[in-house]
Amino acid sequence: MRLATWNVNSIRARAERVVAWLERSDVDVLAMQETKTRDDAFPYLSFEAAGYEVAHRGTSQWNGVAIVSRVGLSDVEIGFAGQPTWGEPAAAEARALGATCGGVRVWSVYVPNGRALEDPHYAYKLAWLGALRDAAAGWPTTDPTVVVGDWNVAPTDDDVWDPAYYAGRTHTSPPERAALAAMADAGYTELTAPTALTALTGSRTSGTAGRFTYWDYQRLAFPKNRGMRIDLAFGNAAFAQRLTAVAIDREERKGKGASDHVPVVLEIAAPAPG
DNA sequence: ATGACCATGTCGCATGGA
Repeated sequence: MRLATWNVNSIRARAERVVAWLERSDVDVLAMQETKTRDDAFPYLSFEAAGYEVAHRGTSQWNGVAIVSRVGLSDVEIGFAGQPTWGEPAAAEARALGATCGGVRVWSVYVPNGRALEDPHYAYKLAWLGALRDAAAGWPTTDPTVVVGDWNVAPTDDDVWDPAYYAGRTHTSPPERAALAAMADAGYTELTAPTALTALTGSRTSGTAGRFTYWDYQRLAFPKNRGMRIDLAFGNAAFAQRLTAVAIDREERKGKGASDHVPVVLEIAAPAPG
Protein backbone atom coordinates (compact mmCIF):
# COMPACT_ATOMS: atom_id res chain seq x y z
CA MET A 1 0.00 0.00 0.00
CA ARG A 2 1.19 3.47 -0.86
CA LEU A 3 0.30 6.35 1.44
CA ALA A 4 1.31 9.98 0.94
CA THR A 5 1.06 13.39 2.57
CA TRP A 6 0.91 16.70 0.72
CA ASN A 7 0.25 20.29 1.70
CA VAL A 8 -1.63 21.26 -1.46
CA ASN A 9 -2.05 24.99 -0.72
CA SER A 10 -5.67 25.14 -1.94
CA ILE A 11 -7.38 22.03 -3.32
CA ARG A 12 -9.70 24.03 -5.56
CA ALA A 13 -6.73 25.59 -7.33
CA ARG A 14 -5.00 22.22 -7.72
CA ALA A 15 -7.56 19.39 -7.82
CA GLU A 16 -6.75 18.22 -11.34
CA ARG A 17 -3.02 18.31 -10.68
CA VAL A 18 -3.43 16.31 -7.45
CA VAL A 19 -5.68 13.68 -9.03
CA ALA A 20 -3.31 13.31 -11.99
CA TRP A 21 -0.44 12.83 -9.56
CA LEU A 22 -2.37 10.22 -7.57
CA GLU A 23 -3.08 8.16 -10.66
CA ARG A 24 0.44 8.50 -12.05
CA SER A 25 2.05 7.65 -8.72
CA ASP A 26 -0.13 4.65 -7.85
CA VAL A 27 -0.89 6.12 -4.43
CA ASP A 28 -3.75 4.50 -2.46
CA VAL A 29 -4.15 6.97 0.39
CA LEU A 30 -3.37 10.70 0.39
CA ALA A 31 -3.52 12.98 3.40
CA MET A 32 -3.77 16.63 2.41
CA GLN A 33 -3.28 19.87 4.30
CA GLU A 34 -4.18 23.49 3.56
CA THR A 35 -7.12 22.63 1.36
CA LYS A 36 -8.25 26.22 2.02
CA THR A 37 -11.91 25.53 1.45
CA ARG A 38 -15.13 24.85 3.27
CA ASP A 39 -16.52 21.34 3.06
CA ASP A 40 -19.26 22.38 0.66
CA ALA A 41 -16.78 23.61 -1.96
CA PHE A 42 -14.36 20.65 -1.87
CA PRO A 43 -13.98 19.08 -5.37
CA TYR A 44 -15.32 15.69 -4.30
CA LEU A 45 -16.26 14.60 -7.81
CA SER A 46 -12.71 14.89 -9.15
CA PHE A 47 -11.50 12.37 -6.58
CA GLU A 48 -14.53 10.10 -6.69
CA ALA A 49 -14.27 9.83 -10.47
CA ALA A 50 -10.72 8.55 -9.96
CA GLY A 51 -11.93 5.93 -7.47
CA TYR A 52 -11.11 7.66 -4.18
CA GLU A 53 -13.38 8.14 -1.19
CA VAL A 54 -13.02 11.52 0.50
CA ALA A 55 -13.06 12.79 4.08
CA HIS A 56 -12.57 16.53 4.47
CA ARG A 57 -12.76 19.12 7.20
CA GLY A 58 -12.70 22.79 6.31
CA THR A 59 -14.64 25.69 7.79
CA SER A 60 -13.23 28.74 5.96
CA GLN A 61 -10.51 29.79 3.54
CA TRP A 62 -7.89 28.95 6.18
CA ASN A 63 -6.43 25.55 7.06
CA GLY A 64 -8.44 22.51 5.93
CA VAL A 65 -7.39 18.84 6.04
CA ALA A 66 -8.46 15.83 4.01
CA ILE A 67 -7.85 12.12 3.57
CA VAL A 68 -8.70 10.40 0.28
CA SER A 69 -8.45 6.64 -0.14
CA ARG A 70 -9.11 3.89 -2.67
CA VAL A 71 -8.59 1.13 -0.08
CA GLY A 72 -11.49 2.02 2.20
CA LEU A 73 -12.15 4.98 4.48
CA SER A 74 -13.94 4.61 7.79
CA ASP A 75 -14.12 5.83 11.38
CA VAL A 76 -13.50 9.45 10.45
CA GLU A 77 -12.59 11.69 13.40
CA ILE A 78 -12.54 15.47 13.18
CA GLY A 79 -9.81 16.76 15.45
CA PHE A 80 -8.19 14.92 18.35
CA ALA A 81 -9.08 14.81 22.04
CA GLY A 82 -7.77 17.91 23.76
CA GLN A 83 -6.99 19.81 20.55
CA PRO A 84 -6.31 23.45 21.51
CA THR A 85 -8.61 26.19 20.25
CA TRP A 86 -7.86 29.47 18.50
CA GLY A 87 -9.67 32.66 17.59
CA GLU A 88 -12.72 34.48 18.83
CA PRO A 89 -14.96 32.74 19.60
CA ALA A 90 -12.42 30.08 20.51
CA ALA A 91 -12.79 26.95 18.38
CA ALA A 92 -10.77 23.96 17.28
CA GLU A 93 -9.46 24.73 13.80
CA ALA A 94 -9.60 22.38 10.79
CA ARG A 95 -6.09 21.06 11.36
CA ALA A 96 -6.49 17.35 12.18
CA LEU A 97 -8.48 14.55 10.60
CA GLY A 98 -8.29 10.82 11.31
CA ALA A 99 -9.54 7.87 9.27
CA THR A 100 -8.89 4.15 8.89
CA CYS A 101 -7.76 3.18 5.38
CA GLY A 102 -6.75 -0.33 4.38
CA GLY A 103 -6.34 -1.32 8.01
CA VAL A 104 -4.11 1.66 8.86
CA ARG A 105 -5.13 4.47 11.16
CA VAL A 106 -4.13 7.67 9.35
CA TRP A 107 -4.03 11.19 10.80
CA SER A 108 -3.63 14.20 8.53
CA VAL A 109 -2.29 17.14 10.54
CA TYR A 110 -1.58 20.78 9.76
CA VAL A 111 0.41 22.14 12.69
CA PRO A 112 -0.05 25.89 13.36
CA ASN A 113 2.61 28.05 11.75
CA GLY A 114 3.53 30.06 14.84
CA ARG A 115 4.13 33.25 12.80
CA ALA A 116 6.81 34.72 15.13
CA LEU A 117 8.46 33.67 18.39
CA GLU A 118 6.72 36.43 20.35
CA ASP A 119 3.32 35.95 18.68
CA PRO A 120 0.48 34.24 20.58
CA HIS A 121 0.28 31.90 17.60
CA TYR A 122 3.68 30.48 18.63
CA ALA A 123 2.39 29.50 22.08
CA TYR A 124 -0.64 28.01 20.33
CA LYS A 125 1.69 26.00 18.09
CA LEU A 126 3.58 24.55 21.07
CA ALA A 127 0.36 23.76 22.92
CA TRP A 128 -1.05 22.14 19.78
CA LEU A 129 1.99 19.88 19.38
CA GLY A 130 1.90 18.99 23.08
CA ALA A 131 -1.77 18.09 22.92
CA LEU A 132 -1.19 15.98 19.80
CA ARG A 133 1.56 14.10 21.59
CA ASP A 134 -0.74 13.50 24.57
CA ALA A 135 -3.56 12.28 22.33
CA ALA A 136 -1.23 9.99 20.38
CA ALA A 137 0.05 8.48 23.64
CA GLY A 138 -3.48 7.22 24.24
CA TRP A 139 -4.08 5.63 20.84
CA PRO A 140 -4.07 1.82 20.67
CA THR A 141 -0.59 0.41 20.08
CA THR A 142 -2.10 -2.63 18.37
CA ASP A 143 -3.43 -0.55 15.45
CA PRO A 144 -0.84 0.43 12.84
CA THR A 145 -1.03 4.21 13.07
CA VAL A 146 0.71 7.01 11.22
CA VAL A 147 0.50 10.76 11.76
CA VAL A 148 1.44 12.63 8.59
CA GLY A 149 1.31 16.22 7.52
CA ASP A 150 2.83 19.66 7.54
CA TRP A 151 4.47 19.93 10.96
CA ASN A 152 5.87 23.41 10.38
CA VAL A 153 9.03 22.39 12.24
CA ALA A 154 12.37 21.38 10.70
CA PRO A 155 13.79 18.59 12.90
CA THR A 156 17.48 19.55 12.56
CA ASP A 157 19.67 22.33 11.15
CA ASP A 158 20.36 20.08 8.15
CA ASP A 159 16.66 20.32 7.33
CA VAL A 160 16.77 24.01 6.35
CA TRP A 161 18.75 25.67 3.58
CA ASP A 162 20.37 28.15 5.98
CA PRO A 163 20.08 27.74 9.77
CA ALA A 164 21.27 31.32 10.27
CA TYR A 165 18.30 32.61 8.28
CA TYR A 166 15.92 30.92 10.69
CA ALA A 167 17.64 32.06 13.90
CA GLY A 168 15.07 34.10 15.80
CA ARG A 169 12.25 32.86 13.59
CA THR A 170 9.82 30.01 13.89
CA HIS A 171 10.33 26.45 12.56
CA THR A 172 13.76 25.74 14.06
CA SER A 173 13.56 26.99 17.67
CA PRO A 174 14.52 24.57 20.45
CA PRO A 175 10.99 24.47 21.97
CA GLU A 176 9.49 23.57 18.59
CA ARG A 177 12.07 20.85 18.03
CA ALA A 178 11.53 19.53 21.55
CA ALA A 179 7.78 19.36 20.94
CA LEU A 180 8.42 17.39 17.76
CA ALA A 181 10.89 15.05 19.44
CA ALA A 182 8.37 14.42 22.22
CA MET A 183 6.30 12.38 19.79
CA ALA A 184 8.81 9.62 20.56
CA ASP A 185 7.59 9.61 24.17
CA ALA A 186 4.17 8.69 22.82
CA GLY A 187 5.66 5.79 20.84
CA TYR A 188 5.81 7.59 17.49
CA THR A 189 9.08 7.79 15.58
CA GLU A 190 9.85 9.89 12.54
CA LEU A 191 9.88 7.67 9.45
CA THR A 192 10.81 10.29 6.86
CA ALA A 193 14.38 11.13 7.90
CA PRO A 194 16.77 11.56 4.96
CA THR A 195 18.56 8.32 5.84
CA ALA A 196 15.26 6.48 5.29
CA LEU A 197 14.70 7.81 1.77
CA THR A 198 14.66 5.22 -1.00
CA ALA A 199 13.54 4.97 -4.59
CA LEU A 200 10.04 3.79 -5.36
CA THR A 201 9.79 1.28 -8.18
CA GLY A 202 7.16 1.83 -10.81
CA SER A 203 6.87 5.50 -9.96
CA ARG A 204 8.27 8.77 -11.19
CA THR A 205 8.96 9.51 -7.54
CA SER A 206 12.66 9.82 -6.92
CA GLY A 207 13.98 8.81 -3.56
CA THR A 208 17.30 10.41 -2.91
CA ALA A 209 17.37 13.62 -4.95
CA GLY A 210 17.14 15.85 -1.87
CA ARG A 211 15.64 16.21 1.54
CA PHE A 212 13.49 19.34 1.35
CA THR A 213 9.71 19.19 1.03
CA TYR A 214 8.93 22.93 0.90
CA TRP A 215 10.35 25.86 -1.03
CA ASP A 216 9.04 29.43 -0.79
CA TYR A 217 7.39 30.84 -3.91
CA GLN A 218 9.55 33.95 -3.63
CA ARG A 219 13.14 34.83 -4.55
CA LEU A 220 13.83 31.77 -6.75
CA ALA A 221 13.84 29.56 -3.69
CA PHE A 222 13.25 26.35 -5.64
CA PRO A 223 15.85 26.81 -8.39
CA LYS A 224 18.34 27.78 -5.69
CA ASN A 225 17.20 24.85 -3.52
CA ARG A 226 16.48 27.11 -0.57
CA GLY A 227 13.98 24.83 1.13
CA MET A 228 12.97 23.13 4.33
CA ARG A 229 12.03 19.65 5.43
CA ILE A 230 8.80 20.11 7.36
CA ASP A 231 6.40 17.56 5.83
CA LEU A 232 6.94 14.47 7.98
CA ALA A 233 5.46 11.14 9.01
CA PHE A 234 5.49 9.73 12.54
CA GLY A 235 4.45 6.10 12.98
CA ASN A 236 3.90 3.75 15.88
CA ALA A 237 5.77 0.44 16.04
CA ALA A 238 2.95 -1.53 14.42
CA PHE A 239 3.13 0.79 11.40
CA ALA A 240 6.92 1.24 11.31
CA GLN A 241 7.64 -2.48 11.16
CA ARG A 242 5.74 -2.68 7.86
CA LEU A 243 7.47 0.27 6.19
CA THR A 244 9.30 -0.67 2.99
CA ALA A 245 10.05 2.66 1.26
CA VAL A 246 9.95 6.44 1.73
CA ALA A 247 10.36 9.05 -0.99
CA ILE A 248 9.96 12.78 -1.64
CA ASP A 249 8.49 13.69 -5.03
CA ARG A 250 10.55 16.79 -5.76
CA GLU A 251 9.28 16.80 -9.35
CA GLU A 252 5.92 18.13 -8.14
CA ARG A 253 7.45 21.50 -7.23
CA LYS A 254 8.14 22.17 -10.90
CA GLY A 255 6.00 23.88 -13.47
CA LYS A 256 3.09 26.24 -13.48
CA GLY A 257 0.51 25.74 -10.78
CA ALA A 258 2.67 23.86 -8.28
CA SER A 259 2.04 23.93 -4.55
CA ASP A 260 4.94 25.26 -2.51
CA HIS A 261 5.12 21.81 -0.84
CA VAL A 262 5.71 18.42 -2.51
CA PRO A 263 4.27 14.98 -1.68
CA VAL A 264 6.06 12.57 0.64
CA VAL A 265 5.25 8.93 -0.11
CA LEU A 266 5.43 5.91 2.21
CA GLU A 267 5.07 2.31 1.09
CA ILE A 268 4.12 -0.42 3.52
CA ALA A 269 3.94 -4.19 3.19
CA ALA A 270 0.82 -6.23 3.79
CA PRO A 271 0.40 -7.24 7.44
CA ALA A 272 2.24 -10.37 8.50
CA PRO A 273 -0.05 -13.44 8.46
CA GLY A 274 -1.60 -14.37 11.76
C1' DA B 1 16.05 24.94 -17.30
C1' DT B 2 12.92 24.02 -12.05
C1' DG B 3 12.77 30.92 -12.83
C1' DA B 4 12.05 36.19 -10.01
C1' DC B 5 4.92 34.87 -4.74
C1' DC B 6 0.37 32.57 -4.31
C1' DA B 7 -4.42 31.88 -2.73
C1' DT B 8 -8.30 33.41 -0.38
C1' DG B 9 -12.49 36.62 0.01
C1' DT B 10 -14.71 40.00 -2.31
C1' DC B 11 -13.16 43.95 -6.28
C1' DG B 12 -8.42 46.28 -5.00
C1' DC B 13 -6.60 45.41 -0.85
C1' DA B 14 -6.18 42.81 3.57
C1' DT B 15 -4.67 38.41 5.51
C1' DG B 16 -2.03 34.22 5.97
C1' DG B 17 1.64 31.49 4.63
C1' DA B 18 7.13 30.31 6.29
